[in-house]
Amino acid sequence: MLAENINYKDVLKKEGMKSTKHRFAILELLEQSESPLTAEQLFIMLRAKTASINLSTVYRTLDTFTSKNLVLKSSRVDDGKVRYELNQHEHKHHLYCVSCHKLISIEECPIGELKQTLKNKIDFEVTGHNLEIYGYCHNCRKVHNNNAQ
Amino acid sequence: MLAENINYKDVLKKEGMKSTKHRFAILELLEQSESPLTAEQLFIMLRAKTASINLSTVYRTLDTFTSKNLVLKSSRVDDGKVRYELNQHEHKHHLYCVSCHKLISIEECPIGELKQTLKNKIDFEVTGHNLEIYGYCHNCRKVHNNNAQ
DNA sequence: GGAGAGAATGCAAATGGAATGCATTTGCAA
DNA sequence: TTGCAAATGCATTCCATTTGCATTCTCTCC
Ligand SMILES: [Mn+2]
Ligand SMILES: [Mn+2]
Ligand SMILES: [Zn+2]
Ligand SMILES: [Zn+2]
Repeated sequence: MLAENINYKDVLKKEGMKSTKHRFAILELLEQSESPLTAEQLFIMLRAKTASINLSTVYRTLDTFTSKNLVLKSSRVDDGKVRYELNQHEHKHHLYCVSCHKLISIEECPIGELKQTLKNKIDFEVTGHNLEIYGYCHNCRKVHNNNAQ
Repeated sequence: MLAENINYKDVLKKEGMKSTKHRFAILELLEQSESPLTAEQLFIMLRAKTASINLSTVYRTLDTFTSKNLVLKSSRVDDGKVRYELNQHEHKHHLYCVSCHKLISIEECPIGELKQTLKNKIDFEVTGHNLEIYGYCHNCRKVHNNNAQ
């Protein structure tokens, strides 16, 4: 048992889930990843790492994690694929570079005031939100500017 | 030819698209709809209206419209279905009631300041964004409050 | 108005991400 | 250690969307 899995063992137990090597492996990969991963990406990484896991297991595990709120799902119109990331219980959003497809996490969130406005104006009680921002990252802006000269 | 289609005829022509009854019918339905529709929803409505259209045609038409920027695509993690709406060229967002699944359009947008912040802090140039807000609508709040008493 | 060319459509089949039924294995509580 | 429920593997299915190809339709040019 790896040291970094010990805390996850407790987490799983608390949620009434059994501890398995696959689950640890998936949690570990999600933890190390800087951006949300598709089931298939995880599957390929797992094959290289754990050897022998089934894609169904990846999907089922991610579903279970999602239902226990350990993992967050998201989807872009881009490709029809769902992406999964560890729920760090921190509020954040993603910047998506339309040029190099990099995802950048940010902590800024502009919803606060709007939330109050909606409550006052139309009595809508906000419980959550999704914000995705598209544009050009620092690198791609540099490249683009150079080409334009 | 219906009166309301005359302007669309010009729009299609300007985009180099041929004018067909299917395209007019789809544009008309999207125009009348208050919230984004799936290809299948459109298909069913079209069957009732135009009689005889093929689902592939619906998809192909929506794709073409999207590429010409007449139509906007969106997707929620919810069900695996993509939704389409007319591009009204007005900036808006949707409130999604998690209780009654109603979609409410709003014009407020809180991105403005954030845009500048991102430019200054990490040189990210925002070109677009998606914001979806979840919560309880006025009606569902009333019902919920009454039940709780 | 009537060709002719190219675009749009219908139809059937394919694709591909995700879900599922069932037999087998595994984790874990007693 | 044993027994049972949960987890997994494997094959199959599901279902939204896409695609190939034959046919039909639009629109331009005469
Ligand atoms: Mn936020
Ligand atoms: Mn906005
Ligand atoms: Zn970039
Ligand atoms: Zn509601």
